[in-house]
Amino acid sequence: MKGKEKRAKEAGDVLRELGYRLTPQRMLILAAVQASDSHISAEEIYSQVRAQYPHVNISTVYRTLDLLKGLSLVTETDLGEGRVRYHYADKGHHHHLICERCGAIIDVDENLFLPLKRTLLKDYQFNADIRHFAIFGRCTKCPR
Amino acid sequence: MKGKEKRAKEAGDVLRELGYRLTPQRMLILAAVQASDSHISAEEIYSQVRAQYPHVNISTVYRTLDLLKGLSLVTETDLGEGRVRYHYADKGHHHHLICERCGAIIDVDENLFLPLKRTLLKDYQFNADIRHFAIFGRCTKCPR
DNA sequence: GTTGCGCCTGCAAGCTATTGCAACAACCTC
DNA sequence: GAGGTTGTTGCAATAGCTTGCAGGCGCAAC
Ligand SMILES: [Mn+2]
Ligand SMILES: [Mn+2]
Ligand SMILES: [Zn+2]
Ligand SMILES: [Zn+2]
Repeated sequence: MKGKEKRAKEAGDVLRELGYRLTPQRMLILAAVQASDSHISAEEIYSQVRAQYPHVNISTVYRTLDLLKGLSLVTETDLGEGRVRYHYADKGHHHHLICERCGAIIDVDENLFLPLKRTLLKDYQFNADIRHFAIFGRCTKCPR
Repeated sequence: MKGKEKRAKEAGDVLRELGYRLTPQRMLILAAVQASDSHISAEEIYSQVRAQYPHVNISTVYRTLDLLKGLSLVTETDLGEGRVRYHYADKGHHHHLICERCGAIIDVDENLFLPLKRTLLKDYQFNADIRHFAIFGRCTKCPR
């Protein structure tokens, strides 16, 4: 069994163990997210899945992504391009700084937010789910 | 001149001074955002404006909000209800912690993010625009 | 007050994403 | 393997928001 198929199977087992049905649609959507080396959109997942399973509907893609999000198997982020992108959670967490002027995207490590997370837990009794943020602003190379 | 009209006029002057045209639509949209005591949606602004100016179109509301956002006259935030809400910037900045289980919304002061802002500027040369965040997670009263 | 430039708007079409519903099929039981 | 339960899906309608375009109107110049 190849690595990619093994990973897809494992995540599928997570669904099964939690009582969710393991449909061909779900397996293909999971595989598409896992196979993506970066951030993949619902439409991109849809066209990949449709190549192997033409009958599938885009609403199933959205519903499945919602399920996977709720189970913390994927993270979602809005990089400001008018559509949301998804990321397989096991591939590691990180955040993005997006310059509104020049469009540059700077990746930052997730532990940058640890102090904030701790403060929110200690002072506000709140467990913040900070795994894939997009923060807008201006890089210092851009004037004004 | 009443307070509300005065404020609307002042913000309008900002537009004029920057070379933007002061249309009735823009003045009414600005007034609606300023008059709101909390977070107002585009649809709510639209229906308020339409009461005085029936000819207006919803796309003008969105375009104007985009303009005001770019000029830092209003802030925008997505509280997870399927539509974005707006806030007059001069009324003060704050952030929201939203429990995904019970729906509770905890307001937090903006200076909670000052350490993070400083780190981003110092270590990543990035001026983060952190004025109206919504952070999702779980309040500690909610199990699991 | 009139004129003219060009920013702004209404309109309609389009895009991403969500939802109600009836049919379908995954999975458990026998 | 057959049958039944119920979670899941496809479909179509819908919601929120955006965009291209042609005409309208704010504003400055005279
Ligand atoms: Mn990412
Ligand atoms: Mn707020
Ligand atoms: Zn930049
Ligand atoms: Zn809660």
